[in-house]
Amino acid sequence: MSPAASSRWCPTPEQLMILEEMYRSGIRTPNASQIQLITSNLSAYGKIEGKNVFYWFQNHKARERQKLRRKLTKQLQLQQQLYHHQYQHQLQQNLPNHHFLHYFDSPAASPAFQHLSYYNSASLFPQAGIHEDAAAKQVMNYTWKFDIPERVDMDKAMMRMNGSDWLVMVDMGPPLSPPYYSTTRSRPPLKTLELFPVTATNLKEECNNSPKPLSCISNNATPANPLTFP
Amino acid sequence: MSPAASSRWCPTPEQLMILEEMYRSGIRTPNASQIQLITSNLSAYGKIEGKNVFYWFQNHKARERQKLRRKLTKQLQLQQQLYHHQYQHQLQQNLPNHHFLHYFDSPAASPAFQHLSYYNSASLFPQAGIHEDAAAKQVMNYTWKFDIPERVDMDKAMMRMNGSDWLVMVDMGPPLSPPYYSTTRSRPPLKTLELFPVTATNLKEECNNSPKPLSCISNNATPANPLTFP
DNA sequence: GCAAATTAATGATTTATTCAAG
DNA sequence: CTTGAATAAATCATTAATTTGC
Repeated sequence: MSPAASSRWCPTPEQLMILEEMYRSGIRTPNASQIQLITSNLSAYGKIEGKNVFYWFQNHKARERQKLRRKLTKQLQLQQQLYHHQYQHQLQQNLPNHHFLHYFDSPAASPAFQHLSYYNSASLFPQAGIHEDAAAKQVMNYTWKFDIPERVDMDKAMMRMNGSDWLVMVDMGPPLSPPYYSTTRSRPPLKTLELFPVTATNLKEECNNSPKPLSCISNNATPANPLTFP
Repeated sequence: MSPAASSRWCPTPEQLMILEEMYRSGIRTPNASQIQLITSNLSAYGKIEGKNVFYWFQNHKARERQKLRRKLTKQLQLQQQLYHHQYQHQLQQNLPNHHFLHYFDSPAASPAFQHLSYYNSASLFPQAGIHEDAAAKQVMNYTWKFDIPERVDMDKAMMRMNGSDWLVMVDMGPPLSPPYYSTTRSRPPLKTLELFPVTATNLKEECNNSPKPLSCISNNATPANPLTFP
């Protein structure tokens, strides 16, 4: 029988690697054309669809942001602990509170990020090689297929819309002869695609324990899933 | 010159009427095929695309829900006012507090909805003629075009997916000869489509003023948008 | 070792927010 | 102010890791 065709896409290591490489290179929200390209390239390494690529970037972006947020709030907590400790110390010794932030490795980790506004907190994290640019809002149309209306950010490779019609044709190649370039298609060898400014890394972390900064450090050291109901 | 092709869809009255009719008839989240059908039918009354239909239902559903929520919370507030007034009164007169809810016109308007849980608040509002059924979760795939994977809820009218390919072709007709049935296409005459169970009306209203129920009654009697910042 | 039971990751959907045209 | 469009957040759901008892 067929391998029951897993109900969801399971990226191959190569696919994953390439996707992550692209992400690292700055791609965050590929537009329809880009998704097409990426998909067709990745299809050399296994079954894949445009929506998989779309979702992957969506999820990856969101979860990276999430990780960052968590890290930040944790740092904030530590910081505040430190601060308070140091403060106490200073109270006792009357020392100036210079540079007590050297612990942190990121320029973003500053006490100023107490209440990160939901939006418009752009370019907070000038991480090496990644240009987070809030201005270029890269309005694209995932949601509605390759019905690219007028804005075409990329060289409109691979297809053209004509008028009010939709016509989308993506040949993924047969699921059988998958790996390592079927060489039959005109398939540009994935030159990292075009880089482009991406939307900003907006931050907002909910401190699950308490809004009060210091009491935020909980004592549940176990990484247990908080959502499981026995 | 061309009429600059308005950057967004502007539904004609007929289109709007039909859409609202469909909504009233219970359609909430039409699947790809249904969207196709609806679109192609509505295109008889003016320029329209699938995404317009999609967005319209999306937005309309959300905003109806929103209206309901607002109405509900307002009723809750009134209720609590009433309750407290009555309560005071009862304290003074020692009366039993029977049926003080007759004011409200909806079975949903009961004090039990103090803290509507985010999810699973299904079938709270058996509004006449509309079947809100949480169970039928109508998992569909808007987001990714007419790339209907396997679940086909409707008679797969109008097109067929084959294998791993996408092939979507929607002829909207040239923008010039639009209205009133071009008769060239096989276009079923819109027999209200198939009705189907839709996702539940989930409720969650943020009381912008305060989480405390009673202090929630603001003095802005105007139905102004609570999100506008002057 | 291994298979059921848990837990963690992450693909896929749905809902809420936000932007901005008109 | 209304609402079409777009994006982000929250959630659901399935798969992979991992643990646990045998």
